[in-house]
Amino acid sequence: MKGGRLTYRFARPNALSGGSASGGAMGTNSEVAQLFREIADLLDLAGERFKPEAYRRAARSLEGLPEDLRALAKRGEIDAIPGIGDALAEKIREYLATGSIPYLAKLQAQFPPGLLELTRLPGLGPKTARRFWVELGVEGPKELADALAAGRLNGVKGFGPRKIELIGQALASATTPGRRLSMVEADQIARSIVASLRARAPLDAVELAGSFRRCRETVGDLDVLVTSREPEKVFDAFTTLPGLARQLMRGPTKSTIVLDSGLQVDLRVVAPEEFGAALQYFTGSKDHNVHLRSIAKARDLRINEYGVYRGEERIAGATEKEVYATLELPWIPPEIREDHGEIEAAQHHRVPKLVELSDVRGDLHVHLAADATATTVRSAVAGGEALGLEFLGFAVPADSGSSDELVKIVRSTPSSRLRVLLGAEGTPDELAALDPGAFDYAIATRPTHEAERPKRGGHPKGATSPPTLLAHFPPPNPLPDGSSLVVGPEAPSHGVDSSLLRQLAEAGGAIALSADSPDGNDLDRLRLAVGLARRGWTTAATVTNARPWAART
DNA sequence: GCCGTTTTCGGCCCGACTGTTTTCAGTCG
Repeated sequence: MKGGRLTYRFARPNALSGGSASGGAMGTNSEVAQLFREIADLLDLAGERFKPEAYRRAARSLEGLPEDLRALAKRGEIDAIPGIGDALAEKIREYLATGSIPYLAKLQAQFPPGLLELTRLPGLGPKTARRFWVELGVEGPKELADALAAGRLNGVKGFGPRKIELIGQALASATTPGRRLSMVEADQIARSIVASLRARAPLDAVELAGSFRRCRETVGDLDVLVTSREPEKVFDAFTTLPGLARQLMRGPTKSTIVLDSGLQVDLRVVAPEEFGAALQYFTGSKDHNVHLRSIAKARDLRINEYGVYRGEERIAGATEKEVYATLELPWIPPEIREDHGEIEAAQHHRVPKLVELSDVRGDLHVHLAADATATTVRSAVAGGEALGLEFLGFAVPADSGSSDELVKIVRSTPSSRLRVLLGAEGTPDELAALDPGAFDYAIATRPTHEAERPKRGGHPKGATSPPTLLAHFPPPNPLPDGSSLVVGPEAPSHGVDSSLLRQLAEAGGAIALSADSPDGNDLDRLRLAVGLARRGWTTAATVTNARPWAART
């Protein structure tokens, strides 16, 4: 069964699928991934050495799939998924057929359910949880709190006063688990951290690494990487940042804090000659790095966060480019470093040239509040000019009577440096009722009757000519001819994530990148939309607003 | 449990940090 492995091909034309009505990752895939993670945690408790990571690797792989497991199962391609072998393929098939995995139930029966909760407390892992259970009969957080209060932890080997104190803190803070932030939220926090550090400590290079740099749709923590001649001053500034809740650790090269928001932030100070290696290493993803290391190993090289080594000799490390070059790879854009085919593509020099912020010539989806004034619009236009945009389109509601005033304001706003455009946004019915000559373009939203009856493949009928832009979430499949899907920084919360964009890109679908900014205040957020698009392997060719306005039809 | 320019067995990333240790184990990323 194992011989002649199929190479899994991501996405297929016309597979822009659905199933994603509820926010991004396809339901089945993330369900199975979640179950695999639970199996991994239980296997940790059981003391297994390598199986847990195998299940976690499989879980990550499933979450990165652009296609639903059920569709893959139909084509018999389950065991072609990276990280899924015979055993896990069988468990997936069991789940698809019955809705459960017997192996998980079997593992669950071996441990009290509260034990897993214990391992989720910060600083408390499977080994400790298991010891508490075996030695103290502790079956969960509640029993642990009782044991702690009764002083039953005193005198347990390996548990001094400090550790007991930390366990108490962990139990107390257990009610506020850090949630993952959206890219928009993470971006704001990251920028303020960098600004604050720069203002208060002598920094040379500073970069955000981790999933933030990969522009993941959500971010669980932030990794700040810095070079500085005075690391201590940087750590001093870091551990006194505004909004700091507590410091988790501080060593000579690394410090970790938690902000009031619950967000964990890591800071590392590295030497300039190590900066590229550290940036590469901490940008990840884990699977991307594991894959790189296996390539390095085959060449008798070793990669870590300090550099690339041949024996004891460091042969690269100052820049990411030279790190990749030692593996005869071109530099790979951070947004696609997921081990989702980018390394193979790089080996064959087939990584597409991803869209860049400088490719974007305008934004066609600036919202205006009903009470927007001429000042509002002028200020938005000034923002667009400052960014060097060639055109800026305001989306005015097609339905409301108050739109007339907005139309007048937009039409009378002058700009010598960019073209001010007027778009009508509404359901196909509303757009059809408009005078076609009154607007420069149309933005179709989901018809109201369709919203009540979510159905894929809906084509806005009766729209004035084919709509230029589509603000349907989740988008219909396929996209209507001649339309472009509006993609803003908050698209992931509407089910438009990078894997959907990658399918769209491979199917040749067009998108329109937008800052999606109210009143045009934050046109700068365009770079977040660009990041999301890059993550979806999007090139400038499929970005409608990367072309001059005049070149549009 | 997965995987293979180390192929069907024998590996599986590894360093920083912490607390408790007298040299290390556990956790984390």
